[in-house]
Amino acid sequence: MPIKIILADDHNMVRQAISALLEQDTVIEVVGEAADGQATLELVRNSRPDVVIMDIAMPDLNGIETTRRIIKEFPDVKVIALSVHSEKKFVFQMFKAGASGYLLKDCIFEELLSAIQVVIKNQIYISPKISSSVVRDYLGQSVKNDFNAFSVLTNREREVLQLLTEGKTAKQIASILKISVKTIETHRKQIMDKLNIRSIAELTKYAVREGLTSL
Amino acid sequence: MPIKIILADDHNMVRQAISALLEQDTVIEVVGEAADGQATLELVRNSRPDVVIMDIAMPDLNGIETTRRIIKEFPDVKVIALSVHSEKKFVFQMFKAGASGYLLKDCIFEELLSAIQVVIKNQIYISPKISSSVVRDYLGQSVKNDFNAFSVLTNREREVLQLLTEGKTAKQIASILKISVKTIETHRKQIMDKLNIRSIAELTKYAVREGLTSL
DNA sequence: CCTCAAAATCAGGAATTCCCCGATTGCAAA
DNA sequence: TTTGCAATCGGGGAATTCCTGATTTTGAGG
Repeated sequence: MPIKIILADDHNMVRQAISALLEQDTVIEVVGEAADGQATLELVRNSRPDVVIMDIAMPDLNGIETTRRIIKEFPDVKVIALSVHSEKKFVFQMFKAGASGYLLKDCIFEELLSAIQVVIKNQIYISPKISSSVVRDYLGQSVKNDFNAFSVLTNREREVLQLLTEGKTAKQIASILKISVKTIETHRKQIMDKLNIRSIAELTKYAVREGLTSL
Repeated sequence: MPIKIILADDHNMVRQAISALLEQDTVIEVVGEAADGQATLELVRNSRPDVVIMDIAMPDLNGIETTRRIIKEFPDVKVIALSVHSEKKFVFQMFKAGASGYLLKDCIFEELLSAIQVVIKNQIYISPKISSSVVRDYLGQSVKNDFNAFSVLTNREREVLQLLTEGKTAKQIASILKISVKTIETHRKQIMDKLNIRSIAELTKYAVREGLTSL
């Protein structure tokens, strides 16, 4: 029985190339690809993969939030983060969201194959390139004192923040999330109050710094 | 005689995956890979490729500068930019540096094969995903201008843009500049029209990229 | 000095958002 | 059970933005 894999990455060519390489491995079957968080969720619901390989930076719903939701619905699905970011913030949040592995796009491809083999055995895979910093943080002071988007904001608020900083209006977001404009406005106000920010401009800068959106 | 290709991209896995896909094409031979600009230059000197596929974001020496140097030394080498950026600034600078093609990582892989075929015939390849904006800019603004905030926008517009992206409201800006709120609104609209941007969020990202404001 | 185009200024009115209030539901921890 | 938090929604007035204009200022070239 082959290992069923879903690839989530917003860059078509990268996805296609990695997919092609993965399929050269006879025990691996790529059952789906997605370019954003929502599409990934749908795919997971439909194809029930063993492993999801997930980029962190994606439009609409980022990789961390998407992982959180996948794990909530399907705790047995293994998520491997594949990112360009080595900052502890991302690593930490990704594992907290329920990921089973984390490696950098800078790694060699064979490492991805190793990671897949590791996670389907219910083990955790951390790329050597980042494990050192993870351990350093683990030994050092805890991450709980940091005041960032992932600790002060709720899931829904982060989601709304990401869409806001992608240039969407409250109306558009309401339509995307299929809830009332009023709710979005409440979230927006709540976000600004929590962060003590009063403009979309500064909110955008904040989101960029926190990696919730990209330039 | 196969087409000799060099791949330059700072992400190992992406490089490896695209390389593997390229090699499936029988007329293509990947003769080298590099993770930064200097290494790319060395590789070009040693292996004299027909085509270099170049990511823009690379450590040490970015793709634009690397392209400039390659073309200076070897005017016959074709450089195809492969980037995540669709902004005109990068497209323009890349072609100015001597590139023969430009496509996005968001494109499908087959487009890369097409681009290679096109550039070895001494023609220029522009991905459809960006050609529209290139043409619009070409028809719009005059040729003397580079594609950046300092040429497209007037002094006053740049001033307003900076204040906007620092989180100031139109009202506050009007008060600072001692002119009518209506005038600021007109400037804001003019700025957005020129840049083809429709939200403060994206405007802020633009200003950060252009160095008009900082995170 | 005159002209012309671009830059900078401003307004009216409609559409939308912002802002300050309050309210309900569900859920989980205390 | 009570408390608290997350998520949802609404009213209604103030404020801002959006769209479509127009006028004045300025600077370069004939």
